[in-house]
Amino acid sequence: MSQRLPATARREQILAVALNVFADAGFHGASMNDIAVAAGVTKPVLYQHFDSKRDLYKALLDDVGNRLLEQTAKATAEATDGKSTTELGFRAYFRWVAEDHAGFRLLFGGGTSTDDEFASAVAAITAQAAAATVPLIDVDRPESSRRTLAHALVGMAEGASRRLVELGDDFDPDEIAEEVSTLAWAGLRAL
Amino acid sequence: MSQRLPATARREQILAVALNVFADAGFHGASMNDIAVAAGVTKPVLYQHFDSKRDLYKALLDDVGNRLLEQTAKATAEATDGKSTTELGFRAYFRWVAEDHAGFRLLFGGGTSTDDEFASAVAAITAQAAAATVPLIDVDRPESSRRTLAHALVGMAEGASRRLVELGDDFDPDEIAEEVSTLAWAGLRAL
DNA sequence: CGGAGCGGTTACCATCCGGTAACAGTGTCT
DNA sequence: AGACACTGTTACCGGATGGTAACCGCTCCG
Repeated sequence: MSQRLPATARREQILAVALNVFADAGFHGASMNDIAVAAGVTKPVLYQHFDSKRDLYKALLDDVGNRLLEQTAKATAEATDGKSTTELGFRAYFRWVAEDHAGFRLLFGGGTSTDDEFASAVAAITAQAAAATVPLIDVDRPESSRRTLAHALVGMAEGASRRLVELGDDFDPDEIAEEVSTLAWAGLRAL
Repeated sequence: MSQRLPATARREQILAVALNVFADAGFHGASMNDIAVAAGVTKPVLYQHFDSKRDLYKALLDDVGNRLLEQTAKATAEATDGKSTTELGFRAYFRWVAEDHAGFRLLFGGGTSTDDEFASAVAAITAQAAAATVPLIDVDRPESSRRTLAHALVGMAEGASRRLVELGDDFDPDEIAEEVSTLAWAGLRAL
């Protein structure tokens, strides 16, 4: 079937394939055999590159999460004031979603199961996103309140994205970002 | 062990126990045996009341989802204008979360897996919540845009709640609702 | 008393699936 | 050519778990 591949190339191919399979079926719904078949190899090959199913899944979670955080961090680095930070942050988020539907579904589609390790990996990602949002919120409030509001803002992006991804159609991330950030920024100024 | 119970009482006890077990461990993480033990009975008893594990889980999903939608619908029915609708809606939502952590985690905690049937049940609930939110959004926008923004608003409540539930501490739902609805309403007016 | 109805239990099956040992094909360097 | 390294396969094991058949025993009624 598939060509023989050097180890590093095979590893990346497996990661790419597994991302889609896991995104479709979830951690438990996808078997290692499913992934192997989708990659055009057999099960033991997977175990040459990853210690366990969990290990593979975790690697994906980390990869995808880091891509999200890096892209938003990079985008907001150029911002000067709160308003542009908000706009650039949302734009980066929605661009990421638009170009990596599978990644979004992996992280936020519900397949993460209630496994402690996976759940906290995802929680760590949203927590980091929220942490980046905290400074936008009126400093006159208690820290815990600001954090909760930050999670609410991150939830806006997640909620909107979930619908867009479920619809399946492509969408213009910049357009969505503009609307959502308008909504968010006006809210922030009102606090 | 546990008393002998009449059928209806046993059924409700099982639902109550299963809600907590599923909320903790997720659909796949919780075995029927786990639930039976937690209920103080043995496995076949579960099958006297529910056709299958899926059936039991689905019943919970529907119960919990309906409770959420009913409570918010009832609360917003008394509202006169957009602002009070927003406030009352968020208040009802956060009150529901505060008094049913397990229910929130069942629906939105990630345990729903990527199972099609379950996922669409949850999607239907958030879609209904969003549908109730759509009228609050500036009618000058295209329908799809309004729906996406509605999902963003629902996502605010979900995002904030997820953090609060993860913290584990009790919280004052009315206080949170006031902050979040301030944020949301100001945003809505700005559109 | 005795039997019918019902709530509950023991013991079991079948299947799926993560994980592994042993082996086989292919290219490369001497 | 032949030895070695590396990629990939076949065939299998063992544990977990959804689901079921058969049986037990209480309680209430005639």
